[in-house]
Amino acid sequence: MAAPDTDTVYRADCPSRPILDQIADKWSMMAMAVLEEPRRFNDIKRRLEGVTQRVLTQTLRRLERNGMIERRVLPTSPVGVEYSLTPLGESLREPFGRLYDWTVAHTGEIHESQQRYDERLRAEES
Amino acid sequence: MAAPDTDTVYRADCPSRPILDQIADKWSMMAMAVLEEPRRFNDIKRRLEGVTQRVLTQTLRRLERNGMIERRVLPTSPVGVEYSLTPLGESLREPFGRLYDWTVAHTGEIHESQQRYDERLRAEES
DNA sequence: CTGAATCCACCACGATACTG
DNA sequence: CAGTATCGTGGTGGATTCAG
Repeated sequence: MAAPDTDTVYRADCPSRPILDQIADKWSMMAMAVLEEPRRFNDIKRRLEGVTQRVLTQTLRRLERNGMIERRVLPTSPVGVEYSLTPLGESLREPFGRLYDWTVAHTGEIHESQQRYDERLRAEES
Repeated sequence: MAAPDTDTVYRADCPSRPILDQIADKWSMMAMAVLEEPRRFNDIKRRLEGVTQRVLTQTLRRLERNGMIERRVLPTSPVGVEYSLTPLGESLREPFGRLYDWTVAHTGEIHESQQRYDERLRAEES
């Protein structure tokens, strides 16, 4: 399988650790999903229901720093800013998509498991 | 591509959101990676350098609640507990593996981008 | 050995107000 | 429009201790 069979995944000095820390969070994933095409700040914000402007800014900054997206100031008035995926960011959408597809496919299964678990807990507490 | 082209990914009521929240974190991913075969608690802890016992317990509980892993108390003395992947958890290792492989393949690229970004920042501050 | 429980520090986030 | 600045707070994680 494609899963890591190496001895390094879980090592503290494995280079993937800080990377995963930065990209494997909810808002980053959704921001990248939204950026299937270049979009302006408020456009992204509207689509990511629930995100605050502060957090979105931080998320986009981090993605930019990591080379996933590009920030372009448009020469309009008032100022506009357009974000778009870099080739690197584009290449990340594939593994992200896999993960997303998986969650969609197994959401029901997971919810059932959660209910069983919670019931068992309540049973023990009685 | 496999990436989500739907209109639902970033909707607040998208079922994938709470799921991603629970599984797309660093320790969950590494714990699942470690569980390529059944392992005991302290065995896992030793392999996941840097994790505290508290956090590992929480991580394993959540994974168990979500049906990803199974917890089995061994009839030994003193008590032992063995964790193993369920079929559901097993099926998650594939998309996780993709993501992991991606990070490993692009770690260098990302670091370079970070350095360029940080340099640009310092240049502007001057 | 495998936790549960407690205390505490920190910071991540939301809310709000302000600016180029 | 696209942010920055500031403040207050809830929750998360670390360290430590206790228990089955």
